[in-house]
Amino acid sequence: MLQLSKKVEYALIALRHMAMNSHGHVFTAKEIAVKYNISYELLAKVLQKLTKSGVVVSLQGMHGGYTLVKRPDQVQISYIINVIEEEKPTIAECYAEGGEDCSLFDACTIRKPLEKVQHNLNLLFEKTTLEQII
Amino acid sequence: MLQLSKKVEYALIALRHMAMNSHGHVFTAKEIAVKYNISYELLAKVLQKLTKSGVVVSLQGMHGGYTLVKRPDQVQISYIINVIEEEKPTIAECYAEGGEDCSLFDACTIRKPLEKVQHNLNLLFEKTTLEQII
DNA sequence: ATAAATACGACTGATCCGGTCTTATATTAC
DNA sequence: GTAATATAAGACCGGATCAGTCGTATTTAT
Repeated sequence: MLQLSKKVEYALIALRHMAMNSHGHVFTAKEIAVKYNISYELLAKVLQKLTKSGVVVSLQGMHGGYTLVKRPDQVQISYIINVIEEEKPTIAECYAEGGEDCSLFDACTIRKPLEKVQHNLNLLFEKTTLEQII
Repeated sequence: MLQLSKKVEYALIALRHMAMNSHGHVFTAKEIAVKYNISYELLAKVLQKLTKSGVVVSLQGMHGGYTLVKRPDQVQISYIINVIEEEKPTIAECYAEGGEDCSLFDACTIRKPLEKVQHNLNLLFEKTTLEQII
């Protein structure tokens, strides 16, 4: 209930791992997976998404891997979630992309008042950056 | 992602409905279900949980139904979630009951720092009461 | 050429969740 | 005392989601 997905957790763990160590260092998906006892394949996919979104940069081939290229204080948790889930974190369908087709939409009486809660949740995830979890 | 369940939404809609109208009035599950286009059986189960937890009182038999018996400003959203889901709203397994057996638990490096986010989420749902959604 | 790494899509098994159905019980109206 | 109307509660089902796996292609250093 209300929980972040494993993928997001793995992203945060991996990014934290990179942020902890010297900038410019290259980490392989495998070494991170082993270190934290995580499914290698799943972590790899997560890192690929982070690559596409520009949070890390990947080097292919032997001696390849991933490097963090953003300052930890510039990486918001909300952004990570957005990248991995491909949608914003919302407390109800109606606040998401295309939320108008929630079955309740027309009769819904709590959408307006809960907007404030959604807004505060947004703020919470926006103000929390990678730096805070180092 | 991070969304409240339909059951919680239905609870909030129903409770709001009751809170809007005069105190002491008895509402049937059916009339609420019809009014908001909600599955009657599901709503009924939700109301039964709210009855067990003392938020509403039920009257069985003909002319029966449910009555709100708590002041709207005394009913926290966090409490409703807790009652309906039978667990606290958490952003990760480790913050829930028996969270120690998350597969990541020992190697997890983000539990401690994310505690603050979890705490803020708790505050958010605690400070939001039924009154705010009327 | 080979080894080691990322890239990416397809597949699977388990779990969860919204919704339904059925039966029992309580209360009122007649 | 029977019928009608309500709550109470448990079992069941189908679809969706998700964590995790597998297979294959591609890139690059040695």
